Formats: sequence, structure tokens, C-alpha cells
Amino acid sequence: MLTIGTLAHRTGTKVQTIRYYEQIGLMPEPGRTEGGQRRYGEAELDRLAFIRHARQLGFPLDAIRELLDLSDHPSRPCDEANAIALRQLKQVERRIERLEALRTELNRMVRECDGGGCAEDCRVLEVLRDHSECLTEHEDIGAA
Amino acid sequence: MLTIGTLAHRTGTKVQTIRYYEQIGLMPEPGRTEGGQRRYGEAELDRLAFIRHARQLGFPLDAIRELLDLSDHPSRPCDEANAIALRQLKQVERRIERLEALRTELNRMVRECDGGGCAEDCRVLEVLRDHSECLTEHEDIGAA
DNA sequence: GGCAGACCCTATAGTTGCTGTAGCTTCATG
DNA sequence: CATGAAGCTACAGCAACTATAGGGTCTGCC
Repeated sequence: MLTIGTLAHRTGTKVQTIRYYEQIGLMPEPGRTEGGQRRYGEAELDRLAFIRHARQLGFPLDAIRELLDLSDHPSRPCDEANAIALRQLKQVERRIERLEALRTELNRMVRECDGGGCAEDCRVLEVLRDHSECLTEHEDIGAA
Repeated sequence: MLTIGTLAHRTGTKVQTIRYYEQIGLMPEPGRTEGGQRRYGEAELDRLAFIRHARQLGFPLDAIRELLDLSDHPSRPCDEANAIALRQLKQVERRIERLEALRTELNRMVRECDGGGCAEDCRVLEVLRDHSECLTEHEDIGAA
């Protein structure tokens, strides 16, 4: 039987995060000691490791909920899991694209400003003031 | 004189966002009509455009506050603006690196699962269950 | 001058995924 | 049995907005 602290340590999670996962129904309510402290078994450890791993791969909690559900029902078809992963992949690819455009723009700003002058004719500030100087469109902000 | 709606429209901002910027001191308190409605001039339009542009480039509001401050004082040296932009560039580069590792891993998961089988032996779920199958380390979660 | 409807106002709660704090109780060890 | 580490609940806070409720105002047209 594991305490919440041990479980946290073994999965690289914070104690509060585990309680938070329980609160939102991602982790089950575990057994308790007479004094009211949570005690976990191996199944819960596996489940939490799954969640953490999926988080590290950037899956949102909603998607993880679906993935856990599939994992809990081994006879269900797998195409849904595949679809979720594919969605996540597309999401990641879109972010990379956006970030690469930003990198280009920021690089240009930094290169053109030697940092020696006054704010009056700083290229960084100038570019920010005048969008027309940008080479790329960077319309949506999102999770930049 | 511009209403808040017109200002929002001209800068691609939501009305609430403008009020939010005012609340956190990023936008000045504008003049009001007798009835209490906000009215803006060209200076405010420029300032909001600056903010929005910086946001599109991923600058956090704190950094934007500093950049605006520099922009308001043209005689101040420019190296600070350069440093902020450089910091942001590094940040973006780090994110790209992380996301590329995720892309690799997700790609592998999706390719290895044909989506035709059962959840029982789905590669997507299997990889999530067993971290040791991963080629890359993806420890920190951050803004994935 | 009056009315409709588009727009604006404040205040507050919700979003995502946690993290931190206060004030208390329980557990394990000597 | 005393101590200190670790656990408990409940709630506030982060970033950067977004959405909603329940009202008030402004503008153009008849």
C-alpha cells in the first residue's frame, strides 16, 4: 500500500496534482486508513503513470480521459485511440509551424537591432509598432 | 473618436480584452461620454496595435509592459528591448525543440497502430502505458 | 419626440492544468 | 508518549483571456 506521497514520488507528480486528478474524476477515489489518509495500490500507480505520460506528450486531460476509458475496455475497437493520437499529432504540427514563423520574425528583429542605440530607433520596437514590416502573418495567438 | 467596439474591430481584439487590458494597467483609462461610455483616440489605437502584435509574436504581457515603457521613452537605451526579444526567441526555440520530440513520438505511435484492431493491443495505448518504449525523454510538461 | 436595436456598462464566473497556502490531524519512530 | 514528517480539506492564485447576466446608452429613422 502506497501513501499519496510515495505515489507522487514514484510518478514524478505533486501530491496536490494527484488530489486534483481525483477531484476531476481522472483518478479513482482510493481506500483510506482509519484516520482518513489515502492508500493506493499498483493499479492506481499504473493509471497515474499513464496519465503523466500522456500529459508529457501534450495530450489534454479530456483526451486522456478518453484514452483511459479505452484502456479500461480492451475489447473496444482501437481506431478511436488512433484518432485521438492523430489529432494530437496534427495539433503539435500546427504549433511547430506557427512557432517557426515566430522564430523567423524574432530572429530578424534581434539581428537588425544591435542593442547599442536608443529606444527611439530600435528595430525591435519599430517592428512591433508597424505590422506591415512583418514577413509572415501571425494572426492567431493561441498557445504560442 | 472611437468607440470600444470600433477599436476592437480595427485591432482584431475582443471588447472584453480591451477592458481587461485597461484593468491590468496595460491600456490607459480613456475619456468617457456623459453616459459613461469609453471613447478612444489614435494614440490608444496605436498602443493597442502594438500590444496585439507583440502578443501575436508570443510575448507575455509582462514583457509587453516593459516594451511599451521603452517605447514611451525614446531616449532610453535600446539594449533592454533587444534582451527581451532575445529571451522570447530562446523561449520559442526551446518550445520548437520540445514539440519536435513530441512529433516524433506521436508519429511513431500513430504509424504503428493501424486503427483496425482492438484496444487490447493498441500500440497507442501500449506506448502510453509503458514509458520505456519511448525514444525521447519528454520530462517537463510546460506549455506543450 | 419617440422607438427599436445595436452597442456599451459593471461585475462575476469560467477556462486549462495545475500550484501554493493556512490551519489542522494523523502516522511512524524513538 | 512526544516529536516531526507527512497527510487532510478548503480555498486562492496563475496567464490571458472569454462568457454571461442584467442592466444602461446611443444613433438613426419615422
